[in-house]
Amino acid sequence: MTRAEAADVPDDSVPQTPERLRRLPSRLLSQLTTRSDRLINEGLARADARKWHYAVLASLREYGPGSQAALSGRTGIYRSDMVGVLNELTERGLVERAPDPDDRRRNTITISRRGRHRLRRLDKVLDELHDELLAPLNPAERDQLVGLLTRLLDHHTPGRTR
Amino acid sequence: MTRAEAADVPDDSVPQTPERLRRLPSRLLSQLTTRSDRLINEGLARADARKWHYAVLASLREYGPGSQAALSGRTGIYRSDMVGVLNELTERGLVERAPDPDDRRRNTITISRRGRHRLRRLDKVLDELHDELLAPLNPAERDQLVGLLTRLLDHHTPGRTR
DNA sequence: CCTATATCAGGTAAACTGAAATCA
DNA sequence: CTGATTTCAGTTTACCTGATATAG
Repeated sequence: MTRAEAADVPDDSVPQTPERLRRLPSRLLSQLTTRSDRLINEGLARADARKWHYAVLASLREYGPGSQAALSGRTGIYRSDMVGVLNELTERGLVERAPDPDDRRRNTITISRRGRHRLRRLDKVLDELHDELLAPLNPAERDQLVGLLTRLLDHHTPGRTR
Repeated sequence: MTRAEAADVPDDSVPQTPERLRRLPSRLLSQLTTRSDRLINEGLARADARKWHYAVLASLREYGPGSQAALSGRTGIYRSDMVGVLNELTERGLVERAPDPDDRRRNTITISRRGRHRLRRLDKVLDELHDELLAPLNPAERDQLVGLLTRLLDHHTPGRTR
């Protein structure tokens, strides 16, 4: 058995930050996101909603009505998945789907009175959930985090013309 | 049609941060992680590896050999998924799986010579990929990000005794 | 003709659950 | 008997691809 093969202790022949694995940004991101998603999904489920519901409703509030393709761009939901989300939202009477008279390929999606009411409720739910998610950070640190994440996301998002 | 129902413009009856949707931390996290995971997965695939491969190899370097259950704890891979990962690693001759004489339920996983060599290669690949991932941030900002994410993850990780 | 829209039918991979067999 | 370990089988969900029908 050679010296190299006998190493059944941590190998530091290449000087390497200890805790490298634990500090790898890509791992931190994906592990934290797993927990964050679970927290948010469970919280929204208790309010009979999903995060896609919120994304669509909030985008309608912020940018006004739009076609399904437009909503896709705003929310990041795939065109192919948008159908199902809008079905759920129309079933609950939160949005209205009407054919666009100017372009008969399109549906124009509009938020309803109930939808706006619902959105305000979900705003509160999400505020509470984010308080739990970000509990260890003070307000300045939360802003820092949002700033850093936004810059990274923008850098990796193709065609951020909107 | 009431005034409220006529609103086909953005609704600001409840004063709300504009860009709320785009600045929601949970959304930033999951969208960025989607892109980060893709970047890392594709980069590792070009080197015939997966991120779980790296996690196992790096944990063996940092903490030494261990049972599959121990590796599960260190890497965050589920016990049920560890089997497949170790099959791939043993096929490639990067780790050795041997029954533990002290406790015959267990396998002891050891990194091989080829595994250590491979790990050093993957270290480099990951350094390059993280340079791409974190391109917009300077070194101090990268440390900031790691610090913030670590604190959040620790806060949401049950039983971080190790 | 080519392009855009909405819809539907899938495919892959990650995270997770449950249960069986083996052994302490 | 209880509990830990490895393994296998299967579910759920997010993300993504591709095809079709319809209309610009």
